[in-house]
Amino acid sequence: MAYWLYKSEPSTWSWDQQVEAGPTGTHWNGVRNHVAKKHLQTMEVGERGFFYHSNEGKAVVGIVEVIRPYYPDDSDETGRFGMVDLRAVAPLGRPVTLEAIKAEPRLKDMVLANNSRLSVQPVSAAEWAIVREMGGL
DNA sequence: GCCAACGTTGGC
DNA sequence: GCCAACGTTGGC
Repeated sequence: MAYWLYKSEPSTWSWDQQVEAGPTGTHWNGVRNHVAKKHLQTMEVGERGFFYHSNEGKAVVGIVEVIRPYYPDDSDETGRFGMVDLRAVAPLGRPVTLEAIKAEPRLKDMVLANNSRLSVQPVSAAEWAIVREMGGL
């Protein structure tokens, strides 16, 4: 069971919109990066991930779950990239900011702290537990 | 708004 | 297939 982190600018797609999409969820499209694509292809239904607001907020705000595995992204006319479907599971009790993550020594190897530009990132089981706890869950 | 980091593109 | 130029992302 792997854990993930999905980055989104709130002005493009926010946690509130993800929640409004309800249990049937939405497709997570628009990924145009091969490393992120590889992660999407690895995902299995039921795996959970953090929802992170970049730029504005800069914090992990909620937890999402994969409800449909990798399939082609019809917004990609080259046909090279795909997407998964996600649904909102639960908000964090309080947002965990990038600042707090960087200040936590146990999270120094977290991808977010080192390569913040990658839009879909793997999260280790240890990191998952720490960030959840910091978020009051 | 700036700029560093990174990915992609295209000329050779 | 290399690498310079360019565009984008996202933290600050």
